Amino acid sequence: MSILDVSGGRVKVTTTIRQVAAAAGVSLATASRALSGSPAVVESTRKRVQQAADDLDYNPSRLGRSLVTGSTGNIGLIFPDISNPFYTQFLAELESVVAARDIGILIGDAHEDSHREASLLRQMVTQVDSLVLVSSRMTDAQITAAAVRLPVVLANRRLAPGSIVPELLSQIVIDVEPGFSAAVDHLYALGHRRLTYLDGPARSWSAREKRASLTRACARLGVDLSIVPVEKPDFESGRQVARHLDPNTTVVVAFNDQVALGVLSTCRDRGIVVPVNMSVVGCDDSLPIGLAWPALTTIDSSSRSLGALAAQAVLNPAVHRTGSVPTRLVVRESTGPARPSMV
Amino acid sequence: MSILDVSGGRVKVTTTIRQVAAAAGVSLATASRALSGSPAVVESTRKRVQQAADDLDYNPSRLGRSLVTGSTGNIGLIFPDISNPFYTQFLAELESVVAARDIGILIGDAHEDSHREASLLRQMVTQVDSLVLVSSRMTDAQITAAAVRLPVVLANRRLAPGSIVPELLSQIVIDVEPGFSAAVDHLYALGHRRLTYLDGPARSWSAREKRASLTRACARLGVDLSIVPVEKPDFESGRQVARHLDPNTTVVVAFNDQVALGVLSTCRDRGIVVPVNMSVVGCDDSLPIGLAWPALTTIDSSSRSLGALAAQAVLNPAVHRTGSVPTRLVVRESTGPARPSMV
DNA sequence: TTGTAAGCGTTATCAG
DNA sequence: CTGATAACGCTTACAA
Repeated sequence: MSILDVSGGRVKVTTTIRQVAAAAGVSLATASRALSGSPAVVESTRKRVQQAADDLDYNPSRLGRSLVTGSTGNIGLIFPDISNPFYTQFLAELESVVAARDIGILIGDAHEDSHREASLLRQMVTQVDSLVLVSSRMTDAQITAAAVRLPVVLANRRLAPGSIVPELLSQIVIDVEPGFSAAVDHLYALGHRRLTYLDGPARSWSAREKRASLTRACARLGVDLSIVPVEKPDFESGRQVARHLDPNTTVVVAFNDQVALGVLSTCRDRGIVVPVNMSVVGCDDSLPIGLAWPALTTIDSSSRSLGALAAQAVLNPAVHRTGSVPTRLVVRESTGPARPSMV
Repeated sequence: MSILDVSGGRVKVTTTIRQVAAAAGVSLATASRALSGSPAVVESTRKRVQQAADDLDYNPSRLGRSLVTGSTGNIGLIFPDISNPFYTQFLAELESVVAARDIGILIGDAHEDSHREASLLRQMVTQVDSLVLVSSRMTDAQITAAAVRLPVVLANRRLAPGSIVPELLSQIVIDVEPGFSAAVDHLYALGHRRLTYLDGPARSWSAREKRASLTRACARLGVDLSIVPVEKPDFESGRQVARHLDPNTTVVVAFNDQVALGVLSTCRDRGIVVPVNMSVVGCDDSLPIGLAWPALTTIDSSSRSLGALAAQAVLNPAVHRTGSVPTRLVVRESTGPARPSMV
């Protein structure tokens, strides 16, 4: 009694619970109960139904189930750029914990565009149980509106304090303050009195946070800070921007490790020796050890940890309303003392 | 007349097409037609319905729609390891083309495990229109079974020629032959007569392909080939394995660029100068230029191109039954002449 | 312990 | 052109 439906040269055989019930000689309801392990079904019939299901290679339709139960077993994940390892690692970590719970993951790449992000959100909202927005570029209002409809975990972004319903969503952030503060201390101790910051995306919350922390730390110690925008926070842009730096630059702090790597690459090309003639500090510690050469001094702000926290928030929205990943400075070989003439 | 459903402190407001219809004073059916742009509805009512939908912020449920139409608007994507840039880039490319068609993407990381892969497949099969299996570790039989149920695009893998229903699925592969052949020619011309290959995952089809191509090319020229297994095709494993190479090794060809980078890193640590004392060849060309130092001679086999082809196969399953991405050797600075004593 | 029937949100088939 | 009504596959009261 299988439904045969020829489409595109393919014979579509989908076993429904109806067929299982028929094969086992029970009603629809009993089949459903038996398969979902309800206690209100005697072992003998339960076996029989299971047998029929196995024989027919029955696979319950998530669609049908979702429609009636109101929960889909999927979560949605939206980030600004899947090519960026920061997000890939976040994703990898999140995946490994939610997949263990048999939860499906719908992903969307907003390409740094808030319109695209909103459109992805619309697409997902009817087929996921909750939504993880990573480094969202949408407005507070848009995010809040989404959070009214379904549980939202906001990662690497925090709503303005005045927001109306902060209780509705979880906010997981990286606390960049200690790391950036320590970085400036470190550079100051090495004798540096001025530094150049290669800034992140204009619309990014975390970019603003990093800039603010750095600005505070520099002000505190009287270090001269110049901020240079970078088109895209990736290796190539870092490489480009490094070519046009003020020739007197001796210290570069980068928005992330990718950009820092780009700077290292340009330095190598130009015979500028790191850390003798130039000190470089990255951020994220997203790179395997040994990839950067010389080894990169960086502000550890693991996106994996962020992913792990976000995963907890997804699984237990009631508890993990807020969380933050601490940062710390990891000193390696890309920072060195200021040359006497520069002090 | 909105359905209010308090759950977890959240007021769940979902507008259904029923409410839109009521608000516009038309029947369910008319509302559906109006919103889906059916010609069989007069402009005046059509406007009215649209207005009501906008007012109520109506967002059609993909679940309900899918159930009745039989198509979900989603595709599923399963690969062995999301941390691997090869797959990330594949994903990025695929995403950018299918997302433009407003198609959702469900991803699954099989963690190199065929059981996990099969389980992901079961989860997805009822909620996607077609499936992309990248570097699948499942058996031909399992893959074929899946292809009977729904359109499958097999990427970076090819079924054994004897397979019963090869017409049922699309197969997109990388043709490694020309690239590896050229690499051996190149090394031979530089005077090398022996080389070491750092092999990929045992269960991987593409790893077997690469090994076979290399073996053929070496046999053709009478080059001595020794094959060394690598635990995982990543930077760290490459770094490890390079530490335990035969000290006489002068040429290393790696399964992918990540492993090759690891080798470069170890060489740097040990003062082995590339390409003077050691020649290194990667595969994939997945790295931004400048990341590797010295610049890596590699076999270009772009995973982005693979993703683009897979995307076409997904969108047009009838036409793109098969496709292959050509490879070629890109000579940079990590390969050099054999030292006279070695010839 | 099992069966009947309602309904999740939508589209599609019929009549009108 | 529009409106009832029947699906789609499933779970879950409510009855038996």
